[in-house]
Amino acid sequence: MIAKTTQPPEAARLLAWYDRHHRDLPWRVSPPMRARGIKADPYHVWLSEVMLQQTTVTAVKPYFAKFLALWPTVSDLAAAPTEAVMAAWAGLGYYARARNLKKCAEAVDRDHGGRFPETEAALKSLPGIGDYTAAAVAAIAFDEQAAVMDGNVERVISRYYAISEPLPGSKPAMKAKVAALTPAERPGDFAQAMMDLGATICTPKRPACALCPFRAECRALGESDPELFPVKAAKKDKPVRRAAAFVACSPQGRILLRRRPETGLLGGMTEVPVTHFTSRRDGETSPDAAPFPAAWQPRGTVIHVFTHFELRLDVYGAETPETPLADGWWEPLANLDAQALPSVMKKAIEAAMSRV
DNA sequence: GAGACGTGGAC
DNA sequence: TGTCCAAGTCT
Repeated sequence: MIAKTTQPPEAARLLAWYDRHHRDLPWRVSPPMRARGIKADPYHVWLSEVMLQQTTVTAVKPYFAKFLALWPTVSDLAAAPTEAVMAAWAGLGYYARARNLKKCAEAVDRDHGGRFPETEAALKSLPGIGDYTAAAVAAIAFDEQAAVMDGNVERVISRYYAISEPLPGSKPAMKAKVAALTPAERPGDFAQAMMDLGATICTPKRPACALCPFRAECRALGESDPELFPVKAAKKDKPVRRAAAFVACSPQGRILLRRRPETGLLGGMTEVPVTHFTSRRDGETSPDAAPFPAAWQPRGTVIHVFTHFELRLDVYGAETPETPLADGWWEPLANLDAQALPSVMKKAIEAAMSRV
């Protein structure tokens, strides 16, 4: 006889809130569907979780739809050319995710017969799957009682318990709190409910505490100010770097592109020739560093903000014959949409094409 | 464990 | 306008 599982009162209250107020999302199986026996597709859960890392739901939706249309199963993704995956990911950012996405799909296809492993520990050993994603996929797709903690959960927990220790030092203690709250029944819905609560009620600014199922017990609300949580270490200011980009356009309507190294910033993505991103913010760039001599014309400066520095990219343009080059290729302008061009490179090309 | 790693939207 | 950020992972 199995003892009836007890669950924390917080879990029951949150699940009741979730049943009424959950968001409908393309990768999600809602509570009514789950009640009818519909299960979440591990491939959909994993794909969405990786895309959602540090990325908004709004930004992810069209990419999620595109990936499923191109590669309906994880084995399809494993068989896809890496370049096609990078091109499809272009614009979403954090491109190591796309490189690891492909590696992970290959590992699942090759080592696990095209089925995702079902435990948190096994999932975490796969490329691009860390603490959060392993727990999320295990809980949501496989009903494992895994403690899922992301930025939303950190915010909810830090407020509920009024945790004054700053992040990231407070993470282990918060993870223990989440583990204690996570129920054996519906652990996946519990995780998604915590994240929905953080995204729609317990927001970073101006939280809607009046609508919160935890308003009566929340220590930050009762004793302090929820907006003061979570406490975080002070940020460092962003250095400015400078570089030059060279957009060469041929009379045949093609531009010179090349591929960046596999690792590091924008790793494996396509670019127009650019100089090294120097840390000196002052000092003009010049066409001397261009891939070949041409009548380079300044076409303005693109400002692009990365996570850890701001780039001032001086753009030069020239109309030139299609010089054969060891490094790079000439791509028709009409095909640019199919390239793995990150946003900063699209901005540079756009600047070069528009008449000043 | 601190830094590297994108982007576009909100206030 | 500048700041903060959005379902983190890897080294």
